[in-house]
Amino acid sequence: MNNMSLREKKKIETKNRIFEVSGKLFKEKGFESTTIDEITKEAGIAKGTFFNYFPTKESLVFYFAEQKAELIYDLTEKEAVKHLHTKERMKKFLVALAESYEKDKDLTKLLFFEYRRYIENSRNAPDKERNPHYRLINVLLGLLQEGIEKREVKESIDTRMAAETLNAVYFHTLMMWLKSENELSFSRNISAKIDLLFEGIGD
Amino acid sequence: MNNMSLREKKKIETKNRIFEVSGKLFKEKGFESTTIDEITKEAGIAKGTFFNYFPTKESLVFYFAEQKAELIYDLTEKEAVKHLHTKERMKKFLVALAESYEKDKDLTKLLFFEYRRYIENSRNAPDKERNPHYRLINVLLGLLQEGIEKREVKESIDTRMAAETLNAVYFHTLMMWLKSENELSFSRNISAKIDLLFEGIGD
DNA sequence: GGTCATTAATGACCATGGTCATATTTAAAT
DNA sequence: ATTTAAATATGACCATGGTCATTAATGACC
Repeated sequence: MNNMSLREKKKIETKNRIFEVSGKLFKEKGFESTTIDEITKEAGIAKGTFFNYFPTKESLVFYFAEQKAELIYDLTEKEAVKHLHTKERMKKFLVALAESYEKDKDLTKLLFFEYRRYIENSRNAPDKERNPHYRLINVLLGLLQEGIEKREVKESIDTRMAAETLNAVYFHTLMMWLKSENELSFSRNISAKIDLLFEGIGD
Repeated sequence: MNNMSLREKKKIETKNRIFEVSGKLFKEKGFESTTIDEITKEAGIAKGTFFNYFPTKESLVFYFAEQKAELIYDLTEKEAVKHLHTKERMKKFLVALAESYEKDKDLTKLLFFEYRRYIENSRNAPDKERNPHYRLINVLLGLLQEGIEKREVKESIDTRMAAETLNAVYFHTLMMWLKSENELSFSRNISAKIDLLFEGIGD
């Protein structure tokens, strides 16, 4: 950090300024309503400079999302309470994740919807390592496999499919929460749904 | 249809022409890559005229989706095989729906992603009557409630939550299928997942 | 058949995301 | 200190979605 050339320092500084100004403006006026012109003006750079750092306006959101992605792995480490029942571990993990989202609904909304659009539109195969989505599935998969060993999860199930299902429910619940006006609790909702998934619907 | 003024006839004709040309071009080159200029040129109208019929480019997709929405209700009528087990009825219904999508993956892809974007961006409360999403949830809800009466579904469950969960899994599976390159079968996949949801994950 | 208010069609115009050839700044080599 | 090549910044420019004042077509009424 100190043996950097002036060039490198300025570069980092500029990227950070773009990032911070963008975040501020997005929160203030939303993603769509914030123009590149505003961002560059506020950041004190020319329009073209923006595109030297971020290939598109949307890629900014991708960058935002990446920062937050680390969270998922951190959480798995923290929630290494191996003695708990698989269902409870899963709950603890997903609820903790949910609570971290609940801290800033507006930012989460922005990240979720724009990030998903970005992923969907990108033609290249999604980078499975960096994509938070795949990370989550892998964590769930791990928990399920351990659960089978501990005889807390049906041996007969297809763990991949079960992980996908849990993931689907998680994201759907997140989406519903983001779209809801009322103060529906995301973490409580996801907790109840995990119960449902473990017990099953059938009588 | 015959006692229409020339005006009305021409209006309908123009709207249909826009609709057909759009559909053709979207299939050929995708939604994003098709420009309004191309559509209007191919339809033999001026650019402004397009916006007399559809407020935005995206609203075209909404119009497409509406046409297809009727399907869901039609299917519930057809699948009125009341004597089957609730799980089987649900499977039959969702699989039939899935199969109808499988007939034209490209169009489905277009409708699904763009329609969802449209819904997400529209600030006004979504029109719950016309929105296919809500229709599906309501059908599932009905099936679950009947299932409880027949003692084929756990009495203790929150039917609303269960319907949402089924819906979440259905849409997630649809999305995964749309994104998959390989010829993963959507209908078989959804069928397996309904089994999982009915039996539950826990041992 | 002519008049005129209403309705629809038009395309010049605007705003914004994104490109690129050119200009400027930096750091190394001499 | 000067030169030079590479890195970085710049803003005129382009394409496209969408607007709106103006123009043209229509049909009710005479």
